[in-house]
Amino acid sequence: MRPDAFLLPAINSDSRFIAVAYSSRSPLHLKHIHAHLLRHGLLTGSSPVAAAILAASTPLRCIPYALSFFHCLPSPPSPHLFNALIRALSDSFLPAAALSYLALMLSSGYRPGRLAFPFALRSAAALCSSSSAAVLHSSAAKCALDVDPFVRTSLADAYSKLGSHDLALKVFQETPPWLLSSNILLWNVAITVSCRSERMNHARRLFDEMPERNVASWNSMVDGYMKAGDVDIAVELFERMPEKNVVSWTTMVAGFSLNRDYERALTTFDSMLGAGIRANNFTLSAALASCAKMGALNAGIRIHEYARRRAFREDGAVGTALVDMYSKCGKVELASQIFAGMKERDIETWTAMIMGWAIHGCWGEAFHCFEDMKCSSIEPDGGAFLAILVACSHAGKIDTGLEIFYSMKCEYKIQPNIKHYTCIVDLFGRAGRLKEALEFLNLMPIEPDYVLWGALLSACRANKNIEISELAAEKLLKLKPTHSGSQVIMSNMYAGAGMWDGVEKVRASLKKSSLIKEPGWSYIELEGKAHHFFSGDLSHPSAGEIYAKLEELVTKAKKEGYQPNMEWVLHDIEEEDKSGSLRLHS
DNA sequence: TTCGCACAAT
Repeated sequence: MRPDAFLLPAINSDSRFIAVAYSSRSPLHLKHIHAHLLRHGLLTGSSPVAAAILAASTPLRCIPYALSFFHCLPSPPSPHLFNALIRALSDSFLPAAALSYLALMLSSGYRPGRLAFPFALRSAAALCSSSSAAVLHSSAAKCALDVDPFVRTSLADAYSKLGSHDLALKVFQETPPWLLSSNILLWNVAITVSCRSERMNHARRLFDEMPERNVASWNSMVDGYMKAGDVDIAVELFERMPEKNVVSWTTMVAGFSLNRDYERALTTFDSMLGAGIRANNFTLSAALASCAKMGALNAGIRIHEYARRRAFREDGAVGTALVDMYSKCGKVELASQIFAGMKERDIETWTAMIMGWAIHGCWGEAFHCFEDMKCSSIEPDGGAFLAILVACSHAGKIDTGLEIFYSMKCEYKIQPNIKHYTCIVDLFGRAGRLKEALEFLNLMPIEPDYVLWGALLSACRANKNIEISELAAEKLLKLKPTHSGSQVIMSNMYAGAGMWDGVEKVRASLKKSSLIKEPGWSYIELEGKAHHFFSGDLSHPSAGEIYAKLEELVTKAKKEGYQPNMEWVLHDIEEEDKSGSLRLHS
């Protein structure tokens, strides 16, 4: 494109150049303005147009150009230009450079103005550098700039992001009332900090006390209650909100999902679209995660279609959520197609794909994926190791699994957590090597939790090992007394081995503790509606037809040689009923 | 032109 096609004010007017710079849609536009200014000798290090070009480069994310622009100015850059560059860098992949340019600015004899601090603090937070934040805090205080509302808010925000909740609240509390009353954002930061440090009562007090609230104040509270598990209060606040934006809706979708109410997450997503609010990347990722968690393939496909219609890039969080959704809904090939089409993959994307192959028992694909990830210079983290270990345990690759597990500690310096250990116990257990599982468990440097004992117990059940299962069940029950499933397993194992006094003992203790085994359930998704089924459930309006069809299928299956495995059903039910309770569930 | 709230793998 020729530059003249879209710009070139006829007169030498800064304000028109500035307007054109801000309306630029690509770095190329900025370069044209740049060239024009150079050609006519209009560019200096202190011209407002120069600052505008740098400022306009921030949303275009062209850091290399911004840097070369800055360094090729015909005269020394003004503080204004330093600020613009620091801002662009603070929001980029090079936050450390923002701090370097702040230092350069100081050594050039400039004092950082009230504009430089917020950007520099944002960089410190992006770098996870508490020490930088502390240095910036004291320099701001020396320049008497820490009373500036923006600087104060940025300080509190940086401390909050760095996890220094108490320091963030201190900044808020030490703010004089006359500064506080007009600064909603500082209140909002204080609310967010209180929520993150699990002080909902404190957050609520601030929320009730603040002189004026905006939509973000409400969103923070709703999010806080959701994260604390207080779904009802979150819903109540959400309904009372005077104004809802896309963040409010996304918070609800993600909140329901976090609290395992996936159906409400999806109906909320639909209500949002119905209210005429457009979904963004955040919303789609949250909604897709709910589909993945409950295996709602059709809902997932619908959301995928929405994303395609609206030309969302299937990258980043949305791409990862799609890979995860298709994998968890049984469509690992589709997941793999999405994965292959993604241009940017981060550790989470790779992990979702490896886990997808792993849970489908595709060992070779999972392993190749793991190796490809390392080749594309992404260091595996704990999550990626967990995924490949799951692949090993599902495929019975004991030696490879152990090798990977030890390389994690020795080569990658990653401390395995309880989930990794559980995976190894599972690895031995599935292969029937229960003694080794137990030995491994006893040598673990961390305390086993009930999930781990549960994995061992399942392995014992599959391998009919009474001795170790007694130990596992005992430990499990001690750690999680409400876990009735382990008792039922024990009862069945005793019965299977003909140890009737064992059965009696478990029965007695079950009765005494009045534990009731939660019934297993499944659901099927039909035309966008989920239908739940419990074992022996007759509540569905079409129950008659459903069971007739089931009967027909089971008869057919029996003719083909199907024999229900009755070992795992409680043993005191009559034979006839036993096979019934198996097929009436799933 | 500067500050806040929501998302993806285990």
